[in-house]
Amino acid sequence: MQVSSRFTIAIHIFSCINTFKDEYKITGDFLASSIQVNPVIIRKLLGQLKEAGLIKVKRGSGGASIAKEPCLITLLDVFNSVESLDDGKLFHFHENPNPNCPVGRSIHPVLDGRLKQIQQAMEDEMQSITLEDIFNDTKKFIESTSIESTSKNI
Amino acid sequence: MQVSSRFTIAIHIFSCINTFKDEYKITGDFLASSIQVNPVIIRKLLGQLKEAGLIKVKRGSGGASIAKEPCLITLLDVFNSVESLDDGKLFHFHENPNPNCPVGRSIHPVLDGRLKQIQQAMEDEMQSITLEDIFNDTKKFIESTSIESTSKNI
DNA sequence: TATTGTTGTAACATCAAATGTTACAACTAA
DNA sequence: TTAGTTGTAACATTTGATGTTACAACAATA
Repeated sequence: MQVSSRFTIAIHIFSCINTFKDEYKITGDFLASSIQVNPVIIRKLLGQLKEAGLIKVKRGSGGASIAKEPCLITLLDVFNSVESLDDGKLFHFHENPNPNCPVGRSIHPVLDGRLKQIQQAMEDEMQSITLEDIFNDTKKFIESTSIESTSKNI
Repeated sequence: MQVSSRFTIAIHIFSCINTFKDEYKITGDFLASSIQVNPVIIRKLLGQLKEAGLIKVKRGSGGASIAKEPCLITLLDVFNSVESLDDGKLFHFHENPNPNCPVGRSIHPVLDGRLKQIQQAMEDEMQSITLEDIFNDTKKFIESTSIESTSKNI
């Protein structure tokens, strides 16, 4: 069990849009070449992010842009846009505990709250991180490494 | 993406062992009938829990028992026993971000810590819940419902 | 020691999800 | 009208989750 790479790809998409929005038109193919996956994967992801209202995509002429202030988009928003948790639940419960067994009868009432509590902890943490945080870190990293390579080149 | 039902089944197993340990021999078939899945599923899970040192299983004569004090087994222990996270990571990162792109180069350094932080939040919450908690809740639930049905029967 | 009830495992089958790929219609700016 | 895009259908492949049958290994006990 692992969260699908759609999540990290989606964040990568946002980071690209933010970094290159003034220099390039951000097309599916452009993104695909930075992420190095098939362009159709990107287009489908863009579709999900668009449907969630996080980005805008121009048909025909092409180009993606971010639809809100980066400080208003959290990693949880991104996660929920691209990961479909069945019934919104992180944990898949076995379907048919035996109602004729005392434990089979109690397992749901006993566990449901705990599982929700665990999922909530994960979601709270995701919600505490915004795209703005990611963009700041990305900018810093790119600047620091380009300075380093400059001084190396002297 | 969802955590597999092995996790809730494993907790169900522990709850059964605890509840019925004095009345019944806890065999794979016994557990299978409470959980209502195929006994082989149970035997494989018992194997994983045994390998993790959380339970003991008797060959031949049969019967499973808990290997430690329930207050010393956390839901994280159970999770780690039955869920194999690739490389221990909750998030699957896309494999080949383009090193020739500034964003492709920065995405790992920028995200790795954040993803670890989110995973940590989930694990901390799992670690805060022990089997003893679950057993207490189960006992309470079973007692309360049996009292209720008794009074209904009067 | 032969029987019986178990556990441990191999060897499948099925289904769904993740990911990749080709192809093409629909669209829009130039 | 053309060229570059997006949106999407229709597949293929791989992997994991889950279910199932079958049988060898094992241990208590009749």
